[in-house]
Amino acid sequence: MAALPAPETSSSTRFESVLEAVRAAILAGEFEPGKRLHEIKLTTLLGVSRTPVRAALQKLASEGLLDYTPNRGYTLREFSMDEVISAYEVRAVLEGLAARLSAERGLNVGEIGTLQQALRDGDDLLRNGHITDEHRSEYSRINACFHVTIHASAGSRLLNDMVYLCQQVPVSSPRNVVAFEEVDVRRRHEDHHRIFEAIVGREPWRAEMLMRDHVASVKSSLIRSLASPAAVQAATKTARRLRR
Amino acid sequence: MAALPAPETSSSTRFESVLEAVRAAILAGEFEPGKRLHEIKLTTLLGVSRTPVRAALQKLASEGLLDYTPNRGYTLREFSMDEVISAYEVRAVLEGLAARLSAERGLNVGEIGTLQQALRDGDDLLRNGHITDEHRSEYSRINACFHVTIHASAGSRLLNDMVYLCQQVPVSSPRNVVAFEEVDVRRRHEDHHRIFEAIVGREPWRAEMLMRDHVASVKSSLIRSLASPAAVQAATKTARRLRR
DNA sequence: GTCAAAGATAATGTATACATTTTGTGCTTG
DNA sequence: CAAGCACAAAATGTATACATTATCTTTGAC
Repeated sequence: MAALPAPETSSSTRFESVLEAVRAAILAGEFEPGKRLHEIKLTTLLGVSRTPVRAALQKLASEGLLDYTPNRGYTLREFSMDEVISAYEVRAVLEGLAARLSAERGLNVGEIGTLQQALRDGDDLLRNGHITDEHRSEYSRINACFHVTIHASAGSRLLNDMVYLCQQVPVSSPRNVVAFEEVDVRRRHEDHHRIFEAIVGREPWRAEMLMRDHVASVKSSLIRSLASPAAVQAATKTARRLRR
Repeated sequence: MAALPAPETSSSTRFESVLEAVRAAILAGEFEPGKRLHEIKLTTLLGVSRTPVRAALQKLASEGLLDYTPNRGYTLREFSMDEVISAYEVRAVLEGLAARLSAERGLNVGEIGTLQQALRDGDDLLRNGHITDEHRSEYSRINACFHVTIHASAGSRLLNDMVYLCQQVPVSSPRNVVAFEEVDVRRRHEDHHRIFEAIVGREPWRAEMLMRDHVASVKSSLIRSLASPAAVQAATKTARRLRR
């Protein structure tokens, strides 16, 4: 097993450093699914005592990355493709609910501004004919901003936490980057415009259905790309997690 | 603050005993919302060291009952009525999704048998004219069995975990038992029949809508009973949590 | 009298020793 | 040779001492 990065990043407590280090190691594939993560091995790897290691493992278990059995420690969960797909199903209904609640409550001026800015930024980015990898990366940021703002405007912490949990589900496939065709990006950006319109127009049901289908379309892309491996782009180490 | 029950219940590790003891104390209202839960006070109350106490507090925080801030410990969350209501919204869409996935996958013979038994037991219970408190308690068990079976048949652990999280949201109101009129119980049992029919008949969309409305109706009951306090039954210490 | 800074107090963060449980190894036994 | 028991090794569970951080109190200056 390769040495883990030093935990002294920028966090205040060792627990947080260890948490991020172990999480990164898991997502980087440093551990085998189903295998145990021994506390002592991690302490020697990270140069800290068992106390923060135990806390970090417990947190990762609560996020769903590890399984815990009393007196037997933690094992790395393995995620089947079914579980990854159903994570998108869950996320679709949750984000749909967030859009509905947001439309019911109404957006405040700050949220409207943020969403409009995200829409404008996306428009500018997609104005040019061809989109490069930098464009994709930038759009990913814009996209996240758009969705996070809607989650927050729903006003439910439970809902926020659950969307976060969905995003913690790793993709088990070795080539785990969904192939985003340019046409897909453009279509999803159009979705954003309509979703914003529905929320601002206080149309809860329409907002929910649009958002649900918007998120579910990523699931469809995932299934399509897995069915035809030729369409799968080369996976990079830096993009291990699916964005919508 | 009253003394907590002794932790030596029947669990193997002290961590689990402490977890249940503190959880019970929280739900019994032994702590004030927004106030800190000091580790040392809990150690003296429970007669264990800080190690299992810390682990239990961390778990409770991951379940959403406590807030954690580094170097500042844990505080008891307070749940507004809005949060309680949106917890039911979340649960409605999640259980709706579970019913849809169940209808898509199809039930196995064991699941069909369990559900049919739950439906028959409910029929028998509601055959008599008037229902007593024991009937309500027994129906609660039957109801839980029905729902749990459907969650399991959906085949998504993430979904299961999230429904569990919804159920962990405590009700902040001092009178926290929803008034279940007899007519409500009968209507919900009828819902169960139709939901079962939709799942067995492999009608995913219908199953989802029926289940969603079924769970959402509890939210409506909650709002109704809060709007007219006269309709709120006397709350008992033994029924601190809302059942659907 | 109010505010601020410094010290005292108390809480959480961490390391480590010890207890308990699991797990692996090798021996015995049928 | 296989099965099972006993012991040994290692891992997790727990307690506790110490380190670090937050909080409270007191003291001083303005």
